Amino acid sequence: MQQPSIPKGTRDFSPEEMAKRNYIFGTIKRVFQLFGFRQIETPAIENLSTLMGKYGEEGDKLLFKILNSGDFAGAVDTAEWNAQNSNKITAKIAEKGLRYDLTVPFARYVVQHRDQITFPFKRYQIQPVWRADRPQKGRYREFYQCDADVVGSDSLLNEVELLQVVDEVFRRLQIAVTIKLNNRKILSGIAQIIGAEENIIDITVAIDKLDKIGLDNVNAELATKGITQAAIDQLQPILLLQGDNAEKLAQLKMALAASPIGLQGISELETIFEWLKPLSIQNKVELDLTLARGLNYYTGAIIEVKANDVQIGSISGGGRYDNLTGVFGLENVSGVGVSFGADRIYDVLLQLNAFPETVSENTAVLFLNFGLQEQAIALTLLNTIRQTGINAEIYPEATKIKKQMNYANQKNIPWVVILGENEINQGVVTLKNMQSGEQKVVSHEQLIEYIV
RNA sequence: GUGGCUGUAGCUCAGUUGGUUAGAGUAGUGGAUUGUGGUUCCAUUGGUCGUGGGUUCAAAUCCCAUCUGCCACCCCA
Repeated sequence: MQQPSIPKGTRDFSPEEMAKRNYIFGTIKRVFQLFGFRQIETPAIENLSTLMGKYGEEGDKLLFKILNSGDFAGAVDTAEWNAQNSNKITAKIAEKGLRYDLTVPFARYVVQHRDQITFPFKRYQIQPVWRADRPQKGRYREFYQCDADVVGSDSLLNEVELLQVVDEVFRRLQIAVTIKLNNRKILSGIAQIIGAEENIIDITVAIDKLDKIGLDNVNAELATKGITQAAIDQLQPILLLQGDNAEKLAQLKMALAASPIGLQGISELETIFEWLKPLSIQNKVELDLTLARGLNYYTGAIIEVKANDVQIGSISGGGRYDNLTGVFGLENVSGVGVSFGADRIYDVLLQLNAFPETVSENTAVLFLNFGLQEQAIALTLLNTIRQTGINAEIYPEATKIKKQMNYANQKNIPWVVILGENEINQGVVTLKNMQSGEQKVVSHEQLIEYIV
């Protein structure tokens, strides 16, 4: 018989892994709630018309598409099959797809339910998303995003609060991170100044690689994209900015003096840094002009978070998008949000060995099973213990004690209650601490006190 | 989507220039110990060597395809 398997880039989660994952989800959820976000869910599948065209050309390729039910092949005639144009055929045989992120479905949700929503609307959402990417370490085809977004408010206070959310989540998870900040308007300003506005995507993609491939290679790539040498020369002082955030902004202000949009981006960042100052942010927040982000719906602030001590892609990201609801027919509703990548955070915590000991949602007490008579008494005791909120279970079979003890040991259960003939005759139980190996004879009433 | 590496018991890995019946540790199960786990000792289950083809008298070993995991690019959480 062939071993069963699961699709590439997907995973099963064991009880131990789920306990750790729930620790991450719980932490993020708590912080979201602290800042006034409320939870929603949306379906795993969306209409392809909702998803297509929101993530750029690459994104469309990475969408999982779902075949229409019924005789989907009948929708395509022989000539179309023979033309072998995948895009055209796909459009006829698939009208649904798996969600690629949570932001676009959220924008759809806002537009669809606008009459029930009070703006500004703060929502959070923790659900899996799917991408038909080629898997690698920290890159899966099914993974969870934890998003918090505010729509219907232009205030930069939202950006500031979201940065606080990010800082607080990673403070609680005890992961040291660097929060990188940029503004799409600055990138537009740069393109404007060097007279290459049509190439803004090429420019941002190229300078995004600066710390990876170096200045010379970036310049070479810009040249192959048809950027003039004069423009590339103009770009150099901007790429080579030095100093702290304030110094960089000051230099940028001079460089982009002729670009109103660039100046606006700078002023937005200045405001954010200014408001952030008294808030005792623990992690480093730095201006990073090379931060471009591929998602092309961002229009203002761009945020990306990197773990300081673990080599992995970004573990969190986000930004402001002014027109996302516009494509669904609701204009002038600006949104801003952040997204946490739970699966990568899991990998980081594992590598840092930073999961707390107490994350287990484990059984606290195991009652050994000595047979029918003992079992009856154990069950009533179990009941009262569970009423106090303590996780407790009884071994379901009256097998050898050795085997039952081993079960407790394997499951890391800290307390074992021994309740056999001897104990019943004396009206007590024997309580064993599995870590120290100590045993105590206690009355039924004392039992709970000892466990707590 | 492009290029590269990889795959032997549940897990970690041996396996000679292709040569009889593929090994070890660990985990599992049973026992030493019919009211005591994590240490010890004994016994024992478990593999059509990722899958499918091919070359050969003979393939875990060589060749091809395919799947998986990983790495780089692309992109991103």
